[in-house]
Amino acid sequence: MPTTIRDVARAAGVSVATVSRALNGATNVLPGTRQRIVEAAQALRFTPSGAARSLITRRTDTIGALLPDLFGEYFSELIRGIDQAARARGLHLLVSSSHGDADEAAAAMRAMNGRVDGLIVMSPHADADFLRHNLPGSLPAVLLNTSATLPGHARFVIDNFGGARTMTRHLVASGRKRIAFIGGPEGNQEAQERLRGYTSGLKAGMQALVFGGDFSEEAGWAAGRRIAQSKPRPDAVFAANDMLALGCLAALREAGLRVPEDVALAGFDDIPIARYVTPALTTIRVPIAALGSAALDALARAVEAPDSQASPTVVMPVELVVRRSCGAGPPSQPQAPAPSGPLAH
Amino acid sequence: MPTTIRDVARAAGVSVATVSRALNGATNVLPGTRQRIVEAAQALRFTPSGAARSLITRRTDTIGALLPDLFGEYFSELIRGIDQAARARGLHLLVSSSHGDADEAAAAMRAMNGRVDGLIVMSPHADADFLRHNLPGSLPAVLLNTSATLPGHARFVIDNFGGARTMTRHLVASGRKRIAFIGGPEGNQEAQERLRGYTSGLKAGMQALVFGGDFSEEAGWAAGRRIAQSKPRPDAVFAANDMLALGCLAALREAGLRVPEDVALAGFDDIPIARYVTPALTTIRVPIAALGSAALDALARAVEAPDSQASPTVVMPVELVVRRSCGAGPPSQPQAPAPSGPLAH
DNA sequence: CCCATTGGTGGAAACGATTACATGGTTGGG
DNA sequence: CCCAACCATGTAATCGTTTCCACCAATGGG
Repeated sequence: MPTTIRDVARAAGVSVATVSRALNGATNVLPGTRQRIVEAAQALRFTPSGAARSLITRRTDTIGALLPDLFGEYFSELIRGIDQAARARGLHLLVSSSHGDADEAAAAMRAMNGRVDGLIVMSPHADADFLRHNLPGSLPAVLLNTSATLPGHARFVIDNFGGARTMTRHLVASGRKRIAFIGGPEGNQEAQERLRGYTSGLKAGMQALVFGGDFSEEAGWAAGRRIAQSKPRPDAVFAANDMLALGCLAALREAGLRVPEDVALAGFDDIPIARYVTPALTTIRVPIAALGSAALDALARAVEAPDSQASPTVVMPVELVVRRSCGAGPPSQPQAPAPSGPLAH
Repeated sequence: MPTTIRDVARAAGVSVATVSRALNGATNVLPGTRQRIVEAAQALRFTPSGAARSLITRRTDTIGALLPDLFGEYFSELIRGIDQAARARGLHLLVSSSHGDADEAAAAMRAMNGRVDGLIVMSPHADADFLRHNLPGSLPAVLLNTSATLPGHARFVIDNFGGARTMTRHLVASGRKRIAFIGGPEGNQEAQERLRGYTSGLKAGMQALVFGGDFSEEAGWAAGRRIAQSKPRPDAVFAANDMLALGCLAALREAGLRVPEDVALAGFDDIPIARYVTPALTTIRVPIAALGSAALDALARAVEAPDSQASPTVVMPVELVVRRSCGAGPPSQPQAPAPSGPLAH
């Protein structure tokens, strides 16, 4: 039912080949002919079928993103970074998210075959074996925050270890003696790295005080309650991410503790909320959007020059952001707005 | 280079037709034959080409989303809602965002032709004329928060007018006499509706005090300064969105005013941050994720039954959320965490 | 014993574009 | 004046699938 190139050809009184040439800007078309064709195409509201075109050109101008979930500020930022870089290159974005298990993820991956030129993979299921078995052979791909590395594929990771160590050292340097850590989900690679950074950052002789968590506000709240009651009480809490820290903050307050006077508090990620809570949250800024952009750029390069050597693992540096919640920051109020990006709705 | 159905056919010693049938679960294939084929397909890591398949089936199992921008919590939520509903139906999501001008948006729209089964359109450029000229004829589409309605296409809008009127009436009812309004961008449809709701909600005899804004934190801050200095000073500020309110809050504080004692403050959207600032922000909760899900569901239905009657405009109801910033809410601290969704990274 | 039916399989025509190659008219140089 | 080169255009092959139809063997009823 939709109008095809053949309809346009008939309307303009030429062959389909000429229509294709005219519409794709080939030079060898008589100006008059071209104009007739363009007019016919407009009159018929002709739009070439992407499927047909990419079948023959073997180009889709689309890259796929396999993500674990779309929830929260972390992924909002990531997608924004990817999208920005994609747009700059005229590429489209096919997203697929939240695959409960490895089979679902595999299915999603296979469904992308033939619809994308490359794949950005960030999935808890993406270990080396999974990728080896499910990555459609000849499809360029880059890995994001995975534990696995795959020969021939670039990999981008956040410096979780370094960031956590920096934060822990900062707390130590500011005189805190008993520093607790609220961890992330059990199997989570990033959480493990952050824990590793924490223990590595403690001064010799300091005890590691690790509380369980799962990156959620509730878990932070629960851990905060336990921390407030434990004796001797920690004088600092380093949460594996900002949401945990936020939950912990609420629990500490409910227990009547002052932050940062009684307990210093620090998070990880620097989500937008971190700036706004009172006291503002000391945290580690993670260049999430930059991570997305970098990944897309690397992928786009790989697509254009498939034989080129894939860069090995790239570690994205993180940055310590000191605010009021650990006692060393600038005064809390008044607070001027930070510059914000281009506007929402 | 990638393996095709022909390779599988050769390996299994059958014709491509039989391979296609076997792999797509047709009943009339001998069990033995089917097994040989499945094994060959696995051995060769065969994945059918989406492009080729959708060329002939006229189905892509993908829906496209044309969005103005991917920045901020608003769109993060919207995409999450869309993605959730899409996943439930086994559909993929092709997103395209940030089209500086109408031409770019048009190009993006045309590029989607043949790669999607339907379109969700939310774009500042999407007025009736634009859509009539650029929407590929036979492509189902739903409109989101557009001013234009298009015959035959469903349209979903947030009840901006009703929400703003409710909020204004709430401020009036709580005894505020001089209620200022910080507006959104000039041409923005949603901003206009909210302004309309504001004026409509004022009590007879009350003066409308409108300050310019553009939905950004900076603009809110600037407006807040002017409001703090104006005489007689307003005793309430209703900002057209939460980011404006946040900026305004900072400015009011810098001016030494107390919120809510001296000035009540209210926003619109209920972005996550609203709960966390001190004092917590009174606002209007808009069901953004639900908007996305509803849009996708409607679109999916339209795709499956193209001849069915498109529902007319659906207005998504909003909800007044009273917190501390307008003086009437529950005590600010301590605050228990709200349940959060499935976890981020 | 023959013929109609059934059911598995292969051949080939789609789908809608791009593009290598063929064609035929015009031009220009020797 | 003739032939080669050139240029605009048409013809047809191609991409990788699905699906209609033809085919053939086996089966079962008359």
